Amino acid sequence: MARDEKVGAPGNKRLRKPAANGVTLQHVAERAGVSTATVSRYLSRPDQVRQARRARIEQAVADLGYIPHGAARALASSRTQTIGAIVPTLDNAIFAQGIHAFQRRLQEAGYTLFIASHGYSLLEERIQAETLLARGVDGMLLIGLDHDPGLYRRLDKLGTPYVSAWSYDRRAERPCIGFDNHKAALAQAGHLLDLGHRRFGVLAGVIRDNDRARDRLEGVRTALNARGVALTPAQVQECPYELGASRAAAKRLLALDPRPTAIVCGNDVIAYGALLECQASGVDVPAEISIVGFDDLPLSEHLQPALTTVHVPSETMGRKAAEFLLARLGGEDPPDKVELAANLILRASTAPR
Amino acid sequence: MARDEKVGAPGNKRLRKPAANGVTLQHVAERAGVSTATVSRYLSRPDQVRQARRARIEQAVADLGYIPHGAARALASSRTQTIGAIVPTLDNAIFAQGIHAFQRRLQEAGYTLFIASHGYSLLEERIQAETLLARGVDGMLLIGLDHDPGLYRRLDKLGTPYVSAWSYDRRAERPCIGFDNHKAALAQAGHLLDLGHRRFGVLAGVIRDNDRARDRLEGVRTALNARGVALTPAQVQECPYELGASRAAAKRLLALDPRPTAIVCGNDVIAYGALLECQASGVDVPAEISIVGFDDLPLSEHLQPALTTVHVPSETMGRKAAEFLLARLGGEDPPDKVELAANLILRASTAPR
DNA sequence: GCGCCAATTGTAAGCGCTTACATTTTTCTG
DNA sequence: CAGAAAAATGTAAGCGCTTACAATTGGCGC
Repeated sequence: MARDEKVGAPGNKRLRKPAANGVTLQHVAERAGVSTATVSRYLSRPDQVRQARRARIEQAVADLGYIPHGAARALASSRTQTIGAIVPTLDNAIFAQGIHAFQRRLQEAGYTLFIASHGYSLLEERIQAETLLARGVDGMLLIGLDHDPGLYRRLDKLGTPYVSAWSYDRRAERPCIGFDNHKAALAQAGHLLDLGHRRFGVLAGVIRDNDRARDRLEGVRTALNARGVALTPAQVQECPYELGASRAAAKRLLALDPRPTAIVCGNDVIAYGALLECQASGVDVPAEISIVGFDDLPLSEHLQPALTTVHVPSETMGRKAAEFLLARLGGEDPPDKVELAANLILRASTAPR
Repeated sequence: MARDEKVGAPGNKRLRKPAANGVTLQHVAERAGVSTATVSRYLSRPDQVRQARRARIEQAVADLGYIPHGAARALASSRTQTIGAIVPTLDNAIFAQGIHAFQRRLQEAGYTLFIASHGYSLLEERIQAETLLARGVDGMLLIGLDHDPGLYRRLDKLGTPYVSAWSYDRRAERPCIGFDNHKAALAQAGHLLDLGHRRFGVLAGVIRDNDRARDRLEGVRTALNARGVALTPAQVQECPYELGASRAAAKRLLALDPRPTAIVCGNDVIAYGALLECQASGVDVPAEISIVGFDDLPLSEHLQPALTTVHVPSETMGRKAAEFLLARLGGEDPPDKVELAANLILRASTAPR
């Protein structure tokens, strides 16, 4: 067995980097003249340590520059004080705001956030989730309600709290904090119908593995059907979340004869593509074509014309999702379905037919 | 204390959640009829385990659904297989692409990424960094070269590899992989000068704690000075990375008499603000005013007029940064200053005076 | 001051895994 | 096939911390 292979000493053969920064709880305890248990308690529940010792420990911690060793803590306590979030993409702003609010709230409570992205692939999402779980996250945020069923089982089995954001479905069997995409899409289409439009084009996001895109498209269909407006396959274009693709899809819509007088978009980026394509083709918005988006990204209100779109309460959603997880981690049992409003904001990209 | 509030086993007094998922290395070892050491070796360097046992272990792992316990691993090995990245913001797309590439590369090598943001505050950055270090990240990515000096000391002391991206300075004393912001700004302004512009407006990003914004502004100043063009304080507006603010700043520029014929922007979002403000005020771009941006966000080429801007090689930067860290972690000593090109892309928002 | 109860502390057993070192097995030489 | 070197395995000591439980202390009423 090793005998004198302690750190500090030169000529040491160990190649592992000194844990954390070399100072351990033990050192602090010695310096403060108390047991490690007391220091540990001081760290997690200071009020359980008598004032006098508290001061001594405080001093020792400061003198030594002690930083608790996260892994050791996690191992001993089975809690990591980390939360994982898996979003479809980091490539654009939609989720950024919500995640940011989520993170802020968690941080206030002493949790750190692990962010991963899956590029709109449920399989990849599952893999990322396993990685996060192996890292021991205490809770998890997912986007939407479409997930690998095995993932839910896994989370339930582990007893790891989780919540979905960006979707709300009163019939959902899992906790979710979000808005009703179907209902919002009803409003999108309804607005255009009210303005007198009857020839539509729909630029949906990619439906596969994406309940939000699907619900939105369904909502539009439902709204139109209810007013006796049918949609041919050519009038519905599915396109990825990207400007080039959405412009191309919009172009196909503009080539239709008769040309649609209104385009409903699955999100704002797609709407930007539609808008830009119209401008490039010399089609006036909203005089000749009305366009409505979904997300209300920061740019939308500034565009020329400003985009009529559905405002998504990402900030609130992020905060509430964090609060839900924190409550669950605190042993509470908060309401696990929260619906937030996602209202249509009327701006200049839509006009009467 | 509570006593019988356990989940699984009845009558159990422990309240901690079963580590990972209940099955440990020990269980696998027993089932496979080998020692824990062998299983551990199988997990990290399978080729060191004889084929026959390998199969038995494989089977046991599969049967039991074993997942290694991250914290225990980290504690025992002093390696977490995680990397931390601290970016100024997640609120927009600039860093998203680079980080994404960074993450992809790390993932290939079995590392997981921790992302944090500091909202352009060096103090906050320091705090976030400490959190990540306490979590035991094996390496760290920073943006730019402006950082709390204590942070560098801390990293050096811990021996944690790190690298800065988005900036390149041949005189920098720390590893950096990026481009020369000053040089790129020279090109921005030079282009406008070449087109015959002499009355400028500058919309810089917030300089404080931000070497990139500062270098860009300096670059513009240098270029103009070299051609004998001076800048009054009113011609230089510093504004935060946000549309409302940049529109307001642009508005002040447009109100100047004589009005600038060209506006150099510290980044694309600011340029969008300028462009939108011009459109809103009925000032034609580029006929009456030329605008040049910096970043080349995806939207820039699609805008009407398409934005002349500096293309930032974020993808490459992210990948190279990851490779640098991986090399350092592998004990290599890769070149620690890498300059990438950031070229001006000429599009329709600039025209001869 | 004394006795009692509650508030504080200390003791020490792990948490699940890695790894140095010792031991056993295999493979190679001659 | 003996003997030595190489390869594979086992043994067991931690990694730094939390936390039951036991032991101590302090505060108070009389």
